[in-house]
Amino acid sequence: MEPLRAPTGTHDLMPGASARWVALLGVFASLAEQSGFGLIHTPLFEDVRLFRRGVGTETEVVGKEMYEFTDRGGRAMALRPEGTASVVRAFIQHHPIPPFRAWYATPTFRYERPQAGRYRQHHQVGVEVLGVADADVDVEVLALATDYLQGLGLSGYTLRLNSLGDGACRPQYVAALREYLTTNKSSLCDEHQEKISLNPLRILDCKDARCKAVAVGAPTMNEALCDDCAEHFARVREGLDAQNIAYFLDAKLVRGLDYYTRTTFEVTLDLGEGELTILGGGRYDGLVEVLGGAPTPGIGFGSGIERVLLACDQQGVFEVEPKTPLAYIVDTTDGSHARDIVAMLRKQGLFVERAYANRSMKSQFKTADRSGARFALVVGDREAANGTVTIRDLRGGGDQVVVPRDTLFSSLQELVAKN
RNA sequence: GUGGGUAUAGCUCAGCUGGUUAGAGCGCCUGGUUGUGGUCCAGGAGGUCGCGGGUUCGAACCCCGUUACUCACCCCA
Repeated sequence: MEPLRAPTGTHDLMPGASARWVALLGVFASLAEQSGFGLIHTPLFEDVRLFRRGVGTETEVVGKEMYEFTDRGGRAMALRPEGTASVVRAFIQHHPIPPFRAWYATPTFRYERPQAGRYRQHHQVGVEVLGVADADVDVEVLALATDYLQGLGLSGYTLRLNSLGDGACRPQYVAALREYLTTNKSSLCDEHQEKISLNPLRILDCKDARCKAVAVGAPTMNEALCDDCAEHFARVREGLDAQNIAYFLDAKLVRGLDYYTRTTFEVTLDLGEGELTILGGGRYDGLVEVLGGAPTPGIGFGSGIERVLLACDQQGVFEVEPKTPLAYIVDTTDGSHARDIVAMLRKQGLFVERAYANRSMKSQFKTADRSGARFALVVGDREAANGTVTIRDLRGGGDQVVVPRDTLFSSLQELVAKN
């Protein structure tokens, strides 16, 4: 039989390496919580219609990459391909009092060919705010995004900002764009010559040189914004300026999910060859209604944990070492002392480890050293007979003191306090 | 879906134009007498050379297929 392994495009996060994830989630959670967001957990799988309607059938994410299955009851289900739709569904289902602010950390699933920074199961942290149309909340969300990236120590990224308009002005713009593209149809790349009617906005985002050339002369959404959208966008930019949050106005910025309106953004990082998007989001004022709720504005972002850590690697920041034990118990009698001392010190709140299986003192010391522990606590025949423990400092010069077993905890505290 | 690269010990990799018992470093285990780690020394365990065919007297090495990993395109976090 073939050896079993993690499915293509998925990875095991092993102890040791996971210390960095724990730290990252800590940074994100504390920033989100202090901005009034509470953790939300929704099911990893949902009725497939949620994503079809919410994210859009024409999108790659839903049309080509979704993990769909039929459950034993014959229901059509799908693994979550992105974070927002489920949160909105939960909002509609539970009627929380707006403004509703939730943060999440979740796996997301897309059936793609894996490569650097792209997986079939990847993980995102993100936030959503529902029930506030005020542009100031856009600024709050953007500030949280940049605070998060900065909090990890990242720099040199670009916040790309655009407004996609709303129901009042976008249809007219799309019509104008479609007309322009149709005029220049023969200059587009092969694929997009066919797709003009489907989603003309995407063509602006195409990397083909021919499409890029056509895009240069295309009408921009920014010029076509209605008064309300223009005012909203101006207020957002004003807020960003007030907080010295740098951004780059990118009239060609289009996102891969259909629900976005007005403020739309991405954070990208130059990797020498090509760019990596590490965070993306925006406003989706029509989504709640599309999913069957009362008209409610919303905004949020998601950020890929793997990609963010890739960026951290590249910049040499946010290196997190696993915690090491304060003490490691070496017991050359029958292990009973190690058993009892470990239990006692852990109850006191200390991180302590021990050796097992009655190995030689030499090998127990070796594992003690490798564990990174500050102290070795030795119980051999002498200590066992006298009711004492020998404390050896493994990080300094190897100083040893013998202390009564009863006062072990306070003796350790004194030693720690000394330096 | 398309294209490139790689596949040898737990990890990182050697293995010359095909030649006999497949190696190194790190890691792991044991020991270097009388209770002590980090350095050093000695010994040891551990490999169907991804898998299946083929060529050959002989294949880790050459050919075909296949799978996996990886990188890029598309798209995206």
